[in-house]
Amino acid sequence: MKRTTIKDVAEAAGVGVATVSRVLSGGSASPQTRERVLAVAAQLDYRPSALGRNLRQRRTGGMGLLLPDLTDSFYGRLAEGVLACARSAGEPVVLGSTGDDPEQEAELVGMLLEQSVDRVIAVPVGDADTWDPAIRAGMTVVFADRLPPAAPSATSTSQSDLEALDGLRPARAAGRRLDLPAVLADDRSGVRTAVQYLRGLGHRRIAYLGGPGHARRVAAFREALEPHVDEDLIVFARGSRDSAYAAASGLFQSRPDLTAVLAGGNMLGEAAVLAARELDLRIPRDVSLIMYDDVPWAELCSPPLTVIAQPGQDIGYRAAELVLRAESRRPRSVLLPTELIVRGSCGPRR
Amino acid sequence: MKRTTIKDVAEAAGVGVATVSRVLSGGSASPQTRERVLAVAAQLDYRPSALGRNLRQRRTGGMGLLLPDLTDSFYGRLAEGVLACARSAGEPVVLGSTGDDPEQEAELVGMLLEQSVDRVIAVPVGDADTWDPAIRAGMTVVFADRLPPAAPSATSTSQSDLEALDGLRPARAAGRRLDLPAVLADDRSGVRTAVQYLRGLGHRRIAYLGGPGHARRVAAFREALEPHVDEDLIVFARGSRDSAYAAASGLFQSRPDLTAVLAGGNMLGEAAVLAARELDLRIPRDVSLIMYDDVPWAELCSPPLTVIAQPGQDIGYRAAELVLRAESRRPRSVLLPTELIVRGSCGPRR
DNA sequence: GTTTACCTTGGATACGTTTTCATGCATCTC
DNA sequence: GAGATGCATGAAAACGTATCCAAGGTAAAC
Repeated sequence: MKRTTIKDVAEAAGVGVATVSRVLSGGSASPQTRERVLAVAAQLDYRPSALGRNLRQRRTGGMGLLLPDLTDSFYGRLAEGVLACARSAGEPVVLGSTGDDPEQEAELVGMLLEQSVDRVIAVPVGDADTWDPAIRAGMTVVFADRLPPAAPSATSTSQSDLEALDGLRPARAAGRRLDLPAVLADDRSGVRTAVQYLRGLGHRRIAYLGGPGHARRVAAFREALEPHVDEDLIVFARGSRDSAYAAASGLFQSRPDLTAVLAGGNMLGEAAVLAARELDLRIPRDVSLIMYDDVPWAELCSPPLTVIAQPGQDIGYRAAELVLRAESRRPRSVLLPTELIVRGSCGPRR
Repeated sequence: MKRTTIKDVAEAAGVGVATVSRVLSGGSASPQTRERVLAVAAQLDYRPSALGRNLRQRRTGGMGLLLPDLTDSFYGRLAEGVLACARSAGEPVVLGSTGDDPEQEAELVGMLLEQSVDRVIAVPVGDADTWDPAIRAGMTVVFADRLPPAAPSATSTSQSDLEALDGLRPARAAGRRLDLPAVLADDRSGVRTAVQYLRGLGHRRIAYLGGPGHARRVAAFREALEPHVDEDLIVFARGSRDSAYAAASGLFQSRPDLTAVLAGGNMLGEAAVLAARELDLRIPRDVSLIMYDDVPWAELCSPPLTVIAQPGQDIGYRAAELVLRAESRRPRSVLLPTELIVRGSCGPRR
């Protein structure tokens, strides 16, 4: 069974293919031909093939979406936001999961390049250097939730970290400036609020339990704690659940004197609760916990978890908007507000 | 900046484009030409354009993935499984979220058709009738997690429901047989085990809290309860969290005599816990709860939730395998085992 | 030594669309 | 009325690839 092509429509309507194409893409045509073409197209149930169009225009429509892990419900929400925007624009979304691994990310970018998908929204893992080839190839990239870390060859990491903090000077690679648009949660404000809340409860030895891509949050954490930053209380896990658990458990064991933890993601929060339970640390009596990201189960946990809520779906939606409108407007970065939701996982310092 | 094409490679290597194409697609070629072509291709950093290939072959590579809701971590796991398989095959995945809405599903199928994506793995919402056009258009469809309900015009719904129970006679539409492959969890066994466990604890009035696409689970539930099925204890929610909460709350209020609930999904379980708490019903003292799907937070909940675990990731992976191998082998349906994980949310009947 | 068979190779074609360009016709301007 | 302006229209040329086919060459078979 052959697919009906634009040629079939043209023949059936007694016009040339060019006319059909024009009518269907909103070009100019006389009212009567337009009507006839539309009628015939509808009757033949004609759907233009994206293949032909893509080849002609040398670009695939739609956008790529690169996420670290769909198991993490925050990224699930982000994805739903992107999909919602894409759907209303009628554009397809090709999805890739990087597992927070720069190599896989690079591979996926390569795949998108091969597919001529020239619009990407990504939660980046790799260096600014990693992303440079994509940009040079003409991709429109919008980062979400994070910025790519400065390239390792950068002269002053802390410098660019601090600059990145405001979210408007996104990414500087060694010398070369990327300056790509991004949609981020306001980590500076979020972390500051959380830390101030904990300090108000009397906590002094506050730990940060972080994951990949938490450079901005950690910088904000340091800033909020100035000048009493205890580097040993800043701990990192890799992307996986196991690694998160190991990091949390290790933290509690190596520093039994800590009284509060800020977990930089919901998997990390989960790990902290689990590790604390395993070590017979009571929340919030022995240790207070604030978790990044408000997930539905935070309320079901016992005690219910105090969280920093981020608008995951909005982040996705806005990012998709940016990447779609990039042709017309030059996109500017967006900073979305966070909110501290106080539940029951923080108490006064013992 | 122009993209390097196969023509450039051919010229640089001093051969015809056909030869380059053959070398790169694994066709036959003499060792020396093969080597030269590969060297030149590597040096020019040539990547074949998927656009040209797709148009020529009149099909887009990769596969479509249609899920109800990425916010639900079960579907997140399923997606990760699909992505893992797709990645190892080097194939792109285009994602769509149906929101458990048949209309959106149909729209997304249309989009895939337009993109000439001829392989789809779907958690279906729409009728068998909905899927018929896709099949007729030559799509290779593999269902995951669910089967499409029988078309409304079917003469005997219960008949096809029962047949569908074994998971090997997937889908029957009115008269026309779909008979599409699917990867499913063994709901019959899962539900039976759960119900027997609850009955063993003395429960008699057991409710089922269901969602869209739970036909098979409900059928299994009825079967396990035979002959004492109380239809009022079978309640359905739509896909959303709000709807799940409303259904759970309504169930508890309308039937205060029930002593156990089987929640057919993790959002439904969440809703049940929340609703019970709101109504001052203690779990498991006042009401026992078994939740479908083992999510990480089930352990964090208080009490920890007894669950029926499904291998979400495996389901996705196997489905992707099936849809990719469909060309060579005619795919057969797969039934994966479930496991009852006993934690603390079930107690003896009061 | 001749025929046969096989392997390698490159030219040409087709995939379905958009877009450029030239043509024809009608309307407007002076 | 002659020229200019505008619009609708269709033929044709890309876009980058895979594949068909014919041609050439080499090795095997007799």
